[in-house]
Amino acid sequence: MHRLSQLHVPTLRNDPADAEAPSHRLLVRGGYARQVGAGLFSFLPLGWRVHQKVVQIIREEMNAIGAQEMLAPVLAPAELWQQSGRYEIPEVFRLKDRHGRDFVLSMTHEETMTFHAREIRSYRELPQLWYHFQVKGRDEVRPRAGLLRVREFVMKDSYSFDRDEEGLDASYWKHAGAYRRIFERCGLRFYECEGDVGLMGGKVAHEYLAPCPAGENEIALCEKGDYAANVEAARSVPSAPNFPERLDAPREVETPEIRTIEEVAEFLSIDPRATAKAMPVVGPDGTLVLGLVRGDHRLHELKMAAVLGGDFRPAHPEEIQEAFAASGGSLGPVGVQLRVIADEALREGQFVSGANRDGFHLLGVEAGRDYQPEFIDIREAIDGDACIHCGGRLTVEPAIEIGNIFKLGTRYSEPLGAVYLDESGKEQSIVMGSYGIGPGRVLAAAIEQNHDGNKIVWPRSIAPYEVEVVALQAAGESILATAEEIVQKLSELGHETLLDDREARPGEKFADADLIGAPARITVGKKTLEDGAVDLSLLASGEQRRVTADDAPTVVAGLLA
RNA sequence: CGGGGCGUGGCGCAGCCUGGUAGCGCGCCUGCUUUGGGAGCAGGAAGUCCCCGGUUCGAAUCCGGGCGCCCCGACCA
Repeated sequence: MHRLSQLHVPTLRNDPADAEAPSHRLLVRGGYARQVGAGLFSFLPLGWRVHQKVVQIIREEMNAIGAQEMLAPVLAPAELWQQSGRYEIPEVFRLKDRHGRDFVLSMTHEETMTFHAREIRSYRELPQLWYHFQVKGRDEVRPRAGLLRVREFVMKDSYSFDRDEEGLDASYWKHAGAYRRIFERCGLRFYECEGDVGLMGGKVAHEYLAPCPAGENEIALCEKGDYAANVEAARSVPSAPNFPERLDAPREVETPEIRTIEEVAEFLSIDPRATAKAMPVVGPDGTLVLGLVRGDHRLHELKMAAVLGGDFRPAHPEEIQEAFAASGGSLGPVGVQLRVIADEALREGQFVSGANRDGFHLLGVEAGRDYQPEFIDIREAIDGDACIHCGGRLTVEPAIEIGNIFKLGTRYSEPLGAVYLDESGKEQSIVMGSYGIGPGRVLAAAIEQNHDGNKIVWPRSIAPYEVEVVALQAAGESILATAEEIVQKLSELGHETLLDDREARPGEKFADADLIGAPARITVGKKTLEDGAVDLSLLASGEQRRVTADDAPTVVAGLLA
């Protein structure tokens, strides 16, 4: 019997000073987790119970698609990472042993799993699907928001090994199905989005994003529910501007001390969407390029970098002055001798832009007529855009990435030499996929999505306990005895139940019960026990009910069924 | 890496400007009284004031350097 009086559940009356995200605050206050250093957390017993529940759900669904659980070490010889070419990634923790040999604290396990895949000899042994739950280390630039971005965390990572693309495709979509079931079972609101392949290398990727205010990704969602994408990859139709009257040629107007789009729009009484924003940048080859997006849009850095063939930076004021003979707030595309990359949204219509003369703007600037740009999609999707499928309104919400799936192809098998012999005896590289889930993020996202002030409302599937029995006046023997009986019966009925048998005041017990967040609560106290009754409450619905102490276990079991 | 904030019993904070032997609330321990949403009284334990150096008769307080943590930005499996 789990008695709160004997468990290490250090709840706090106050919010910790260093926590802002709700999940961080509540995990610390509720005695689930403690911070050991920046981005380093211990799961205390209560938190580990939740973590293990998430892990078990993942395990069941992975096994259901035929994956085999194993365990690879956290440390890896640097050599493996040098072979794959990932040794130089800045996020990699590197270390040496006493002999001076170099090691890596694995941030994922592609290298190590591919190392094992080298023992595969024949097409007859394929496909294979391996996974483990293992600690990952990442030297993050900036850990933040409690468990949402940490430097060390447990990940379920699985790796598929197939003969060819077709096999990979099958393994990939098996994972997608398993992932949907996992996150549904964990009670999360989530979206499966096309993702960026990033540092992992590879071709196709989906990421699973759970909307929550503390998230660090942004997700574009269609109100009709038929489109969801990371803004990094989102496609959308911009809203239509209200254009002013058409002009036969650009007209210069004086705009003293007017720099920002908001100021321009207000000063000229025009729709901000009918303005163009000039963003001079310096590309990877050192040349100055003018990016041009609509006034209400934002330049998409990844898209722009793709166009320019590498990282770029905003031009310095001196560079701007030299190229435009004007300063930052007064720039435009007309008459400049630079490569001009204009967003697709500027193709049709006449826009207000800077005049390349401080204090002046141009009305009625028209692409094709007044300047000759390259049209490329270089903007971010924003709130109010329209869905490319149905035209429905898109909103942009913050979200946290809780899992992802990647088609790696031969990104790792080739450099590491994981090959098999096909039917004709020919050597082929194994075709791989990798698939990750962070149980800690799942747990944190569940809180982010299901909390209420000082309460955690756990989805039933991952709550640390299903039922908490609160024994008020625990010193009273009959009360405690009744509570223990109820706990005993609930356990026999197969429900994990926590007994609060501490000698504490009722207020404290209720407050802690709110933090522990068991879906069902039974309060045993003098007031009702005189009538042989106890109070039941369900956290999610707020439903309250008074039943006899004898009936309580079966009634609760019925409600939980 | 840039900007901002913070570091004082377990937790939350005051004290610092204007140097003088460390304080409040909560928690903790003991006793009594209490007990349906964080009790009352009495007694008690507990602090290298982040670290190092300097100034000074004297430093939590002033000066220099360092470290740590949080937030924003940059960056990002």
